[in-house]
Amino acid sequence: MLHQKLIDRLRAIADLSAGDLNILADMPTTVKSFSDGAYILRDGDKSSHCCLLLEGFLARHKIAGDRSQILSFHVPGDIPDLQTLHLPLMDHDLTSVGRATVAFISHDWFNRTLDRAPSLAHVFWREILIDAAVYREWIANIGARDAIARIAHLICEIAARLAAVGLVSGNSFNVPFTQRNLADACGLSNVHVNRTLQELRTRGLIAWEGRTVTILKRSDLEFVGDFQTNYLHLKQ
Amino acid sequence: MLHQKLIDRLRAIADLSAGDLNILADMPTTVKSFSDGAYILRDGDKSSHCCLLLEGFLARHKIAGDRSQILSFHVPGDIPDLQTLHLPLMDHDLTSVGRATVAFISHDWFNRTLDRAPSLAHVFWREILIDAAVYREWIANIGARDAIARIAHLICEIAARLAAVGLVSGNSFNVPFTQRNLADACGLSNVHVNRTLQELRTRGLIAWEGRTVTILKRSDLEFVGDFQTNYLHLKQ
DNA sequence: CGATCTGTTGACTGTTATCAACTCCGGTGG
DNA sequence: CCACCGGAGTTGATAACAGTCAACAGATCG
Repeated sequence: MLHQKLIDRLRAIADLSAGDLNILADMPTTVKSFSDGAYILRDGDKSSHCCLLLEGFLARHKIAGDRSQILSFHVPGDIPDLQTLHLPLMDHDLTSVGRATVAFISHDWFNRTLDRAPSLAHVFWREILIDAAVYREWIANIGARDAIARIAHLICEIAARLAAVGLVSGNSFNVPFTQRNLADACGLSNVHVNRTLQELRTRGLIAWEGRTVTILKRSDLEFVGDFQTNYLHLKQ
Repeated sequence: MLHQKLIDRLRAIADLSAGDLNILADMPTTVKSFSDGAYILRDGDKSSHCCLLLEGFLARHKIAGDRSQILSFHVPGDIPDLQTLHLPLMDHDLTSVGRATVAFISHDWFNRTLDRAPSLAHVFWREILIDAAVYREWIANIGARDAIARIAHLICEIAARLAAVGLVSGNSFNVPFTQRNLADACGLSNVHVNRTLQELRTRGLIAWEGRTVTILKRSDLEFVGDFQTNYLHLKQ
């Protein structure tokens, strides 16, 4: 089913009733594909749709001074601009990282539907609030941890979020992130990210070959990254 | 009126109808005072009330490794745990910075009221989404700007948010923040914050005497801090 | 198949952290 | 009333982590 990843995602954070599932099954969407680095939304845009990520990865960006800071990564099942429902004016960019497939859903449909389905509205609000919880953790990650912990933490987070929508097999998952992407996300230089990844590899914590990341020593990696899952607010 | 700062705050981000104002006037609260550094909520707490800050300042904290990272500051009129309505489990601490007066409002009242007053619900959701927008800006601030820009940016933000609730007179306002607070907020050491503040003073951008901050050259300070108000999503 | 992007490495630089000492101040208790 | 204490701000010296610059190899893509 087209929206399976969305359902996986929402089920990871809340219970969905049969009615909720029916509503989601009938959700009208327009699907569009994007190549690497394409803009889905730009800073200053006024939005009338939300975009559900079906396949691939998206990132929110912000230009600060002469640097581009990545504010969050998004995995399939995420709706990275859900906030535009009540805050339509974008204050950052939303782009693809690698090729991505996105389903657009109109604000009108959302507003009409969520008015009539309070339980589903609750789930979506929960989703949007978890988005903010992740921001908080990123502030702590960038502000308080050293380079190796930042990268380890980010890897753990992506792994946990991908696992929630069934995109981790064994201890491996695929991501299109370049070292520059990681640098922009963690507030580091690309050169330093390179050396930090080597450190993680030589410590035997991860393997990162091409687009495939493998977590070799999960608990050690989580320790290095000071990672706990509570902020993701996953069920159980 | 008791909730005037809340009304000021909400009016700064949206229009309030007469009906909305009536509802807010009848909002049942329990008022409580806190001394400096008191915990209002702790990481792991399950919340059944929201707290409206009437007077003073609050901060959200998170322990990351061996450091304490401040995630946000809150000014009168803010409800720093509004997200607990749909995400009751706290993933961070909420404490006072200096003496603070807080009004507690039950989740029950909020849920009952917002169900019946969609326009007011919209305003509160807007408020919560602006909270997330501020987090995004903080990620960019800490991740992409150097020390002097981080501090300048933070001062501009606090000034703008205080101004929105009428707590700036001329170019001056009062804050109880220590240099250690600023350090924890900006991901810097207290020693470096001290030197950076001296730099801002010698450049003639600010005066900071005791608890009183004066912005001497507003546009220069905003330039140094790479500050634009758009992310605060204030009306106008 | 050439151009560009990405990853890698080395050398050097620089911003910021750490450590330590000292002052100033307000509050507290003897 | 004053001595004392702890918190806050300040300064200097030193160290460490991370950035910058430059060059090159390999991969990828049009």
